[in-house]
Amino acid sequence: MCTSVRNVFKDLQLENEELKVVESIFSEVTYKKGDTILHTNEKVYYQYYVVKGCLRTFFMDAKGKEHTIQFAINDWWISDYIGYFSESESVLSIECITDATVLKVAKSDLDSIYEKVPKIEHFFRKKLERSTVRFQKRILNNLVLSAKERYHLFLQTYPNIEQQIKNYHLASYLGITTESLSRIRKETL
Amino acid sequence: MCTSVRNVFKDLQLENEELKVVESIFSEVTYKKGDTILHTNEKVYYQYYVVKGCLRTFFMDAKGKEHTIQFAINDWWISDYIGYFSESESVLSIECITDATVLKVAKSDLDSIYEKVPKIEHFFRKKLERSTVRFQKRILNNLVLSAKERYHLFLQTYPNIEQQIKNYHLASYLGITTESLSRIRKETL
DNA sequence: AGCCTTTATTACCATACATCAATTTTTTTT
DNA sequence: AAAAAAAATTGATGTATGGTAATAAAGGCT
Repeated sequence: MCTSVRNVFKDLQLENEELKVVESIFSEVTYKKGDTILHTNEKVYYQYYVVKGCLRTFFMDAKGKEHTIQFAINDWWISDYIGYFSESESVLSIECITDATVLKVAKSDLDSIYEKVPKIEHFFRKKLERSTVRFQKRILNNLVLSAKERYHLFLQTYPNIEQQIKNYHLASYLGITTESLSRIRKETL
Repeated sequence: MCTSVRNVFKDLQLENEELKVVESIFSEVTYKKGDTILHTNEKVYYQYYVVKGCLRTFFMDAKGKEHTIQFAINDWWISDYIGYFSESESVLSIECITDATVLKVAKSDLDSIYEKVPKIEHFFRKKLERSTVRFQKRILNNLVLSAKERYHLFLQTYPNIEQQIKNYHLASYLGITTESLSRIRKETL
């Protein structure tokens, strides 16, 4: 487990003392395919670093239709960031698409070590900057591109994810139905 | 101008020394309605804190259609964050919808003071956390809601912005045509 | 005030994608 | 390997929103 946490922050050159503090707030958890690790209307205490496996966050609307917000594989982070950062109840569910190993860390614990270990605050600021770029791109692509174009862009951008997910996961991420995705896939052999 | 920068960070309890460092990297600029303060394919050096006025970022697609990514009014920040954070050329334009006064700060300058003034890094991390929440909500809403619902949610969420923008600005933010927006507005008097 | 430009509305028709229902294919379980 | 369950495909039809074009309303300018 120690090795894992060290790996997360491998670029930071943490002192032994710092590493010890950081390791103390993470814990490794394993889940089975199909497990839901966060349900809606729960407090969102944790965010998760994916060691192994594939997870997603999704919203279930009034009609029972699922909308996938995010996928996460090796070395990605995942949570219901709406609930996590605004310290409110979850609107999303987090589900394991495959068996998974994750490192979880509570927001309160993380907040408490930023002062002691500024490198960690730096790390998470940079992580937020990168995710801002991805979010902006996704908003832009959703405005500009057709379903077909979004599909091909996804394949190109996240080739490793496509292999691990069902078509209906991807459809719900792209904002289309499984039927539409099926037709798009047929067109472009 | 000094008063303005102080105001941006008023919650941080900066020491005089710190304030001086921070003020040194900001500069106040005023623009006229219609001015474009960032064009596409330029290096994105700055992000902007809006003192007064209303601005937007937008993307112009291959067909010449505009897609608004963000509006900003008093006390908001704006930039082409794709270009800004990934230190690449702009894909968006930043335009003044009204006369505007902004404080601009270069990414390189900001990055250089985070170590000297950790409170500033803390401030920007928190800012990124809040914007992550907004981005996630927007992605979610775009997946889940109809054009009509997105319109009403916008009015409810940003009542101060609607007053300052044209319908076609809003349409391009909602991802619909001005004609569609016009029909939606008619329905719901 | 009156002219000119910009913005918003309306009508008609087009299209991308959704919905529903049936069927086939793939995966999982026994 | 067979049976059951889950996922993907296909066809027929529906609907929200788009595109084009003409008109109306609003806002600036002299």
